[in-house]
Amino acid sequence: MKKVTIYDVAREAGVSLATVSRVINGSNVVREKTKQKVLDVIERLDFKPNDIARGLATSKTTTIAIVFPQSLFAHVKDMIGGIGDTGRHLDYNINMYTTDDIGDENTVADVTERLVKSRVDGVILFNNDNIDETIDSIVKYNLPIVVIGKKISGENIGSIYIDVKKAAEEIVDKYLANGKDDIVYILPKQNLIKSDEIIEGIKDTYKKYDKVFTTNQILTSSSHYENTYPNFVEYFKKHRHDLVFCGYDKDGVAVINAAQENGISIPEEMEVVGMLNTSYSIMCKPTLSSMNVPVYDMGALAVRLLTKFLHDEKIDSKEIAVQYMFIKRDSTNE
Amino acid sequence: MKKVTIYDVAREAGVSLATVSRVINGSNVVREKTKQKVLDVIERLDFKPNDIARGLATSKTTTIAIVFPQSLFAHVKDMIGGIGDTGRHLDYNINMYTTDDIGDENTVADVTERLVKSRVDGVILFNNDNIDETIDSIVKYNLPIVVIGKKISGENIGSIYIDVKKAAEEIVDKYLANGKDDIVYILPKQNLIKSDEIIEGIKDTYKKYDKVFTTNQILTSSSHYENTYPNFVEYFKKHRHDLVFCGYDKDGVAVINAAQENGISIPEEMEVVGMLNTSYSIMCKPTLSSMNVPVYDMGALAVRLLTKFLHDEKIDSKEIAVQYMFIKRDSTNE
DNA sequence: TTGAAAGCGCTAACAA
DNA sequence: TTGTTAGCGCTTTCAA
Repeated sequence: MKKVTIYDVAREAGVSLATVSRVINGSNVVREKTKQKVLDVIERLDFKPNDIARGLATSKTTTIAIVFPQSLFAHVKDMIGGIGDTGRHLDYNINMYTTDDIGDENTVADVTERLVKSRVDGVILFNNDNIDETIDSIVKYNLPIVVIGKKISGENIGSIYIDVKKAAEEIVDKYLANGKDDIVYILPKQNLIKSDEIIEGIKDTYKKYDKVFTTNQILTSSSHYENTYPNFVEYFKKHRHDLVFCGYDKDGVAVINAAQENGISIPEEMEVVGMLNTSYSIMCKPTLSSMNVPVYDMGALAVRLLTKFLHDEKIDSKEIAVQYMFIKRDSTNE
Repeated sequence: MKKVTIYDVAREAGVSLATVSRVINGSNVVREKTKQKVLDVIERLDFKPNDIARGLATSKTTTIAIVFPQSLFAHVKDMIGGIGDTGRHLDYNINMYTTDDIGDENTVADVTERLVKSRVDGVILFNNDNIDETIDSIVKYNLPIVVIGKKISGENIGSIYIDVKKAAEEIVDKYLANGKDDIVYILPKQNLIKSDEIIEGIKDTYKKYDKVFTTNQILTSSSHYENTYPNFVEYFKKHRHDLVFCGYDKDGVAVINAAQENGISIPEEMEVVGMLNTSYSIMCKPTLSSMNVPVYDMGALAVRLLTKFLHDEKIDSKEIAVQYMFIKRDSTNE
């Protein structure tokens, strides 16, 4: 089955290439009758214009890339829905690049290479450890970039982010106001959410109450529940706190389960909050209070913003903050 | 910054286009000295060959598409890691298409349209309700297809699947052998895993023991825990069974929590097993026994098989079964 | 309102 | 071992 081209359509419709091209691109200079004739032939021949040829001719591919490290996948997944839908609505294809952190090769350079070769129109990046390096390597090819999860902007660079510092302040303040200052923060390995900003928010709030949040109030979690849970079981044999503030819901579940294992009742003796409000938070007992983040929207907004760069549309702000919301469940008193 | 092309390299290196082309394509007819000279210029000019132009010239894009409905995302996500990694290793780009089930538009046709236009070399499909329709609409354009989650094959069609029927038989047999025949199956809305095959397996096993598995032993779950859980809380006020066999882990957690809410002790009074062995299964108490499925591998194998179609490599079997394994945890006695 | 023709950046015969 | 040249399937001036 030979692929049908624009030539076939032109010949069959008795018009020139240019006319067919105008029709498929919705030009309004074509006479209605001619247009109809062409459209009929397109339909009859089942002609699908070749995006590749068009890409070569226009130097635009109408595809955008999303790139993220494997390790971030759990967080990224919820945004992909928004990205996919919005891409489709705006007529963009989505190219997915994962940067594997396992190999010893320089994956940032590798991915940049592929990105540039594939001539995507723009790229969406997810905040991660070497985000700056990644941005630097891409920006050289003046590809528009939108970063999800970190406030940043510049020539052809925008971002969608959450003000986690404020979110953290909001949470911690309630406790400090009541004199409950034995708070620990569970620092997750992943970092789509900027943990340093959370910590900053906590510190500031402590300061506000003339207290100080120290480094030993920060515990690092492994990325796997299988490891986190037994570690916490051990930990809570000797510790308990007013509040355990987890940078990621999954750790919150581990804390809840481990604490209860040690007979610590939640929320009476200890309170726990998580971040991201994933489905984990409703599946444990007691259910986990968590900070909700509109992940789908973040993906959608990222695509929208990127296309604004691509179409030279007016951009009100290159840094778009999305709203978080505290969801109170049973692991906290309020 | 003007994009540097193969012409620039040729001129700068004092050779012809063809020679540069040979170098970047790893042809071994080029004299080592010439090759080095060209390579130097490529390096110096930071030349990145334009995949689009190459695609037009070769009628190959070295990109494959993955398409899946939003509703399946939770299941698909774990396979994407394997797809991304393998794609990168084999030098293929991954194009992601989500079929939104919310809009009333015909998304199957829509996605097929984009797929064809973008001239991807092949496509990976995830089993779902209208998989047959999707296959039909794509196969017309003789694009190689690999389906994940359903045993199927044909000219240019292959699949990666799990023999869930056997898996189900294996689970259920243990109970029937001990006279425990009060078993219900929780049928999930999603269907990356073929529930009808599971049910078939259960039925066959019942038959083996001269018993019959009836339709009212099948309960349908909503896709959201928020709905599933309260429904089960209600359900287990009046019911209990020897075994609750869940088509998806998440439902297993709902069952465990809901049953305990009603004072049913697990696994003593009732046993529960899930499928897919997701991280949900280790986060509940008691932990959920589940059927493990190598999701990452399935993604990787899918890409590998697809590329075999694309390169006309020898294919031993177009239908590749992956191994499942029962993971015993605390929600079952054995 | 339409058509002719040049060009987008490569690959792949074919010739040298 | 290298170069010449004709495409690949479109878009886009420019002319008519």
